[in-house]
Amino acid sequence: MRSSIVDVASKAGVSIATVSRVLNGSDKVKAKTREKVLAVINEMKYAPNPAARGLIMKKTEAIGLLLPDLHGEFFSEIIRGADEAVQQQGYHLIVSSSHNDPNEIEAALRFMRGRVDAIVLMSPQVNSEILLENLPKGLPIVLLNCRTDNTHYDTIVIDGYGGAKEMTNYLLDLGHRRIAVITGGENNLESEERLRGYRAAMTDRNFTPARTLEFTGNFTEISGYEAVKQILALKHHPTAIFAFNDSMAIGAIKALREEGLRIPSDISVCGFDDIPVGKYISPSLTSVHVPISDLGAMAINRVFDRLTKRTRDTTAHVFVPTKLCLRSSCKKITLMSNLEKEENVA
Amino acid sequence: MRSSIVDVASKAGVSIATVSRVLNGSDKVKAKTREKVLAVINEMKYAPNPAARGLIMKKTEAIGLLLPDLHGEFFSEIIRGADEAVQQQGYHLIVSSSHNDPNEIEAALRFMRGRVDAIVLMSPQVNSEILLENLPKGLPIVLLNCRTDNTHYDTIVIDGYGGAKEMTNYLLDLGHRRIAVITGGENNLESEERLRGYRAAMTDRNFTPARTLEFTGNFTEISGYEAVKQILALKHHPTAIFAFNDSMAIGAIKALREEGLRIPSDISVCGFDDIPVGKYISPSLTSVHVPISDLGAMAINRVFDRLTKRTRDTTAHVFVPTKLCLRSSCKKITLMSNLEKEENVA
DNA sequence: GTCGCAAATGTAAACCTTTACATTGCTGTG
DNA sequence: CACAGCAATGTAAAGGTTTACATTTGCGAC
Repeated sequence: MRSSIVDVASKAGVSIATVSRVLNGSDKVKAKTREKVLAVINEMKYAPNPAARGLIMKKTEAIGLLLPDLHGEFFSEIIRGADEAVQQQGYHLIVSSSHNDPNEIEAALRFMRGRVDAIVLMSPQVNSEILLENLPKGLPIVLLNCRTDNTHYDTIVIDGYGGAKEMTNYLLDLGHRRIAVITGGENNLESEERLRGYRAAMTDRNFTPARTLEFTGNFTEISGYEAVKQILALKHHPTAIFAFNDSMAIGAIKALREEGLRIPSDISVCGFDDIPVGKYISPSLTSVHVPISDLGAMAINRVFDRLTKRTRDTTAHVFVPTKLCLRSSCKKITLMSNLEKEENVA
Repeated sequence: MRSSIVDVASKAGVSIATVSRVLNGSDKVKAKTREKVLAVINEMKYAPNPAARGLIMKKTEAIGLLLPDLHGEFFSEIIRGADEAVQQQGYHLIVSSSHNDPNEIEAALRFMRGRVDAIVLMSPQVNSEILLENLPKGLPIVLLNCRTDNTHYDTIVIDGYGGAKEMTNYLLDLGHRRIAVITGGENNLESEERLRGYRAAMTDRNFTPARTLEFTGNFTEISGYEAVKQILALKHHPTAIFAFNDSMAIGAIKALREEGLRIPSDISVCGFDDIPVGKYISPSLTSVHVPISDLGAMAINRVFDRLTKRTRDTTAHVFVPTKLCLRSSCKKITLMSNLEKEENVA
C-alpha cells in the first residue's frame, strides 16, 4: 500500500488540507508547520496520487503525441524536439504511433482523452472527416502536417510544395530532364504536396512531368529500395531520382549501388527532410531541409500557448518554410546526355 | 463539461452500476439493456474518465519508458520496439529522457508513479544507489543496461564485454595492433563493459592496451568527431578506430574524411550497436550487432509477464548476446604497417 | 481582561468510477 | 397460490486529492 495524504497528515499531526497546501505552492502555512510536513513527506517518500489529483484538477501534466510511424530518424527527431520542449515545462509525453490506421488513431485518441492536457497529432494520411470526428473536444490540439480543410484547430504544415519545387528546379538547372520521383503513397498529404511541387516546377519550365517517372513508395527505406528496382527496369533510365523523403533516398542509393551505378556520376539522387544522418552517408545527401526537431518543439510550444493563455481563441496556422540543402549526391549532367534526354522527353 | 457515467445512466434510464457493467466486459446484463446503454454511449460519445478509473482500479494501461537520451537511431529503435509490444496489449507508452541526470530521473520517476503500471528504465550512467532509492516500490520494473548489483529487479543487459572482445579480436586478426577506442564516458556501464572487453582481448593476445589510445566520447556523433581530431594529433596514428557505438563511428568517419583519410584503406573504423543506418553509410559500417528494437520489446514483454502472472516472484536476468556484423569499414592491414605497429606498441 | 480580526488550520464536499452488497422482479415448483 | 431461488438491477462506499467554507488560534488594542 502506498502512503496517502492521510498518513502524512496524521504522522505530522496536521490535517490533510494543510498537507495539501504545503504540497501545492502553499497558500499560507506557518513556516514551522511547513517544515514539519515536509520532513514527514520526505521521510515517508510520499508522492501525491496523480489519478486522484487529475480527477479533481482536470489536469494531467502530460501531452499526447500521436505519430504515423516510429521508423527512422524523422520521427525520432520529432519526439526529441517535443520531449525537450515538454520537459522544460515539467510536462511529459505520451507517445503513440498510428501506422496510419484510423482504428489505431481512434484507439490512441480515446486512450489519451482524460490522460493528457493536449494533443499533438501528425497524420498526413487519414482524411480529415475521420480525424475531426475522433478528435476529443475541449482539448487543445495541434495538427502537424494533417490534411486540414477547416481552421478550427491549430495547424503546422511543412511547405512540401515549395520545397519540392525548389529541388526540382535545382535538378533542372543541373541539366536533368528525366527526373524520377519516389512518392510517399496515395492520399498522403506530404506526398501529394511534394508531387504537386515537382509537377509544377516541371510544367513551369515547359516540361511535361511524365507519369511513368512517378513511382510509389511509402516513406520507408525498403520502399525506396524497391522503387529503384522498378526504375532501373525502364528502357531509358532517368538521370536523377528525387525521393520524397531521405529514408527512401537512402534505400534508393543502396539499390543503385547494388546495380553497380555510381552516385552522382551515373545518376543523381536527392531526398527530402534532411534527417541528421544525411550528412554522413556517402555521398552526402542533397535534400530539402526541414527543421524537424523544431517542428516537434513548435507544436508543443503552441500547445502551451493554448494551455496558459486560454483567452486566445484564434487558431494559428503555421506554414514552415523549407530550404534547399545542397550536398554531393547530385551532379550537373553533360550536354550530351542532356540532349539525349530532351529527346526522350519529347 | 465532458459527460460522465451519470449522464449516460440517466439518459438510458438505468443506474450507473449497469452502465459500468456494460462498459467492463459486462457481468450479466440483459441483452436489451446492454443495447440501449451502448446506444446512448455512442450517441453521447461517452468515454470513461481514466483518472477516476485509475483511482479505484489502480491500473493505468500505460507503461513508462525512461531513456538516457533521445538522439539517434538507437533510442528510436528501442521506442519503436517497445511501442509495438505495448500496442499489442492495448497499452500505451509514456516516454521520457533523463539526460543521465539523477534529478531528471527522479522527476520522471515521480511523475510516472501512479501514472503507469510498470516502468522500463535504461540508465547506464547513474549509479545503482541513487537509482534504487528512487525506484517506486510495488511496481514492476525492468532495468535495461543498468548497473545492477542487486537482483531485486528484472534486468536486461547487453553483452558489451563479449561484443567488444569479439570485435577487438577481429581487428587483431586483421593485423591491427594500434587500435584506438572511443568510449562512452566515465561511469557509463555500457562504455565500461565495452572497454573491459577491448582490454581483455588485447591482454589475452599479449598486447598491452595503451591508455593513450583510449579516447573519451559520450555516445554522440559530435563526440566521435571530436575524438578523431585528438586521435589524429597522435604522432603515430592508429590503424583502426573502434567507436563504442555507431553514432560515434559515424562522427569519426566524417572527421577522418575531412582530414583526407580514406576508409578503410587508410584507417579502419568500426562501431557498436549496428543501428539500421549503418548498412547505408559509406563504407557500410562494421559493427557489433545488438537486436535493438527487440530489446525494447523484450523489456515490455517482461513487464507484461510480471503484470499478468503475479505469482512469479523470481526476477529474471537476461543477458543479451551480440554478434559481429562485418561490413566494409575495416580492412586487413599490410604486413609492413603491421610490423611498424608492433614496434610502436613494444 | 476582553474583544476583534487576521492568520492558520480543519472539515467536508466534489471529482468519476468500480463493486460488494442490497433489492427487485420473475420463474418454476410444491 | 406461496415462496424459494436466481437473474437483473440498484445503492452506496471507497479510492486520494483539492478547495470553499468553517473553525480555531493568537495577537494587539482598548
